[in-house]
Amino acid sequence: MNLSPSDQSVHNSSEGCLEDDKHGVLLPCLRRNIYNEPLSSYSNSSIISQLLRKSMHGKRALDESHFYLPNSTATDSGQEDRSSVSSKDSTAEASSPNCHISTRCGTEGEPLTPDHLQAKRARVENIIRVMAGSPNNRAHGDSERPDVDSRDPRESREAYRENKRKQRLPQHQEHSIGGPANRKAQGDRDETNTKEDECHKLKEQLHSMQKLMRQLQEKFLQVYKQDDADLDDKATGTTDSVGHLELSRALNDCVDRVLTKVSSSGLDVPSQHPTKPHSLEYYENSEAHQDQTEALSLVVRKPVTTPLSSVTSAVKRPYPVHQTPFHFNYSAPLHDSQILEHLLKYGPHSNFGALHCIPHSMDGTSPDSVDLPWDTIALRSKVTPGHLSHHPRPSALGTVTVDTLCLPHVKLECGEMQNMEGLTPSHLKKAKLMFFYTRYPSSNVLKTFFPDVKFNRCITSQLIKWFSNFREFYYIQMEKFARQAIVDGISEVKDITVSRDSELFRALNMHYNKANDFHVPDKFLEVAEITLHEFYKAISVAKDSDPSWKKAIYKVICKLDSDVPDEFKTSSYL
DNA sequence: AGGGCTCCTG
DNA sequence: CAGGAGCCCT
Repeated sequence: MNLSPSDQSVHNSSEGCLEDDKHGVLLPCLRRNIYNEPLSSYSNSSIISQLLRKSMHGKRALDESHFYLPNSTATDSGQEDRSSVSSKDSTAEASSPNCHISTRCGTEGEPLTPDHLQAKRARVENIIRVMAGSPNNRAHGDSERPDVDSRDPRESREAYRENKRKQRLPQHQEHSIGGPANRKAQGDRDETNTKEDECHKLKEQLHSMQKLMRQLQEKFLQVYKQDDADLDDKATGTTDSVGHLELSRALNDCVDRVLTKVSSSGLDVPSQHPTKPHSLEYYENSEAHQDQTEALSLVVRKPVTTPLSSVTSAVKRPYPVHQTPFHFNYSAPLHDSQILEHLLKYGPHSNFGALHCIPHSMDGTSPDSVDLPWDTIALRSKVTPGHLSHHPRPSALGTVTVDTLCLPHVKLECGEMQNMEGLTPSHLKKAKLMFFYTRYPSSNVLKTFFPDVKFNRCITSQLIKWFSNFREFYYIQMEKFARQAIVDGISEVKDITVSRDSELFRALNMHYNKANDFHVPDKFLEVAEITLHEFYKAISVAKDSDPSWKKAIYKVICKLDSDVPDEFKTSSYL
């Protein structure tokens, strides 16, 4: 059915709050949900009490179920509603005595439109507000839960603050609790005891959840405040944002379920679209409106195992702050209160078993993710595909592991070690001179002869790479001169020698001893001559047709290493 | 899986 | 000389 003007008014005002949220005023909206107006403003019994009364005294007239919530009540406005109430004017609303519980126009079966969501949210907010705040709550048989309304001073201050704030903000929580079910209650005068029991149970459940929700809200606010303090701490923000979302989601789900139960039980919760707290609605709307729910689930950002493509996409993700997308998959069985209690007990990051939180971005607080906390972005070019390929892409249900966050650090470490306390040009020169003695130094030899180097995998690899490069040049020269000898018509291996006057030696010396300030050991000349012979012989018999023909030569040469003089062990050798 | 090596490329 | 790919070995 069409919405009456007042409906639209209410809904629009609700959207106004969402708009606020979208501009970062999420917290005020949230606070208003929980702490809302002065509780004393609700002079009537709680909605639950009304519902129960109605259930127990089903024979009464429909008027009995009308509510008058002086300060903040508005009507969900059905056809019979009075003229629209300016939701922006809380004073007008507060003074309006015409806030009847009205029939909710044909909500059943209607698609879940944003308007419906707004209305739904408003209704739940109203319920929660009344339940949480009304001093009459206790007067209506809540004495068995004396702790329900116990609040600490801080909460009172918040409530006061929010009340002040609310006076300046549009009102959108004013919704009746009536609706189709209300009318049904009017016609259905034969309520059974079973239904009463159910009502009682629901009532208790709602009260219990109200308490839990209040605690959750407190936690939420605490975390939120911490966020403000740690705004620069991306990692912390990240974690807390997820926590926010988890809490909100759990809250949202619980409210949904309870209200659904209430609604389906025939009680006068008007809509089948249970209202949700603003914060929750905000997140949901954000997801829906941006059509990114699915895509986000694939962009789980965690461990240093994140593929480059994943990181890239995360960087481009246009999430506004506090809009961290995530999926909160909880399968049915868990009781609503259990979820809430679990959240309270173990925190939002605990494992629910059936409850999975799937953050879509590593640092939720920085949706752009352009400013990835760790040096991921800056070092991306240093992250080799090979490394990344070894890291499995996080699955939809997977969580980002710490590993993912570490790979860049490893690379960073390499770079830093190299530039700072790592290998220096002096080390390179020393390594070259060592090559005159050993072509295949072991890692232990390297560590022994570079005592001033703080070894790690990177340093070791780099040193090994150096000697690999030395060998490469060495063998290239050998092959070149061997071929030259063949071209020159040298037929006998014995005719090939390597002396300090040889072209080959000069080339090698120029490469490893450029300054020529080091006396190359004779042994090196011998090894060089042997190597040249090996190449000459191999090429002479056309062994070079075999792709791996050099391997045999390498095998011979590697055995010709000699000990490096102890003088090389001192770091001040050069 | 990781280290070490060769080979290729820049 | 470094980076990367690919191979082999352990």
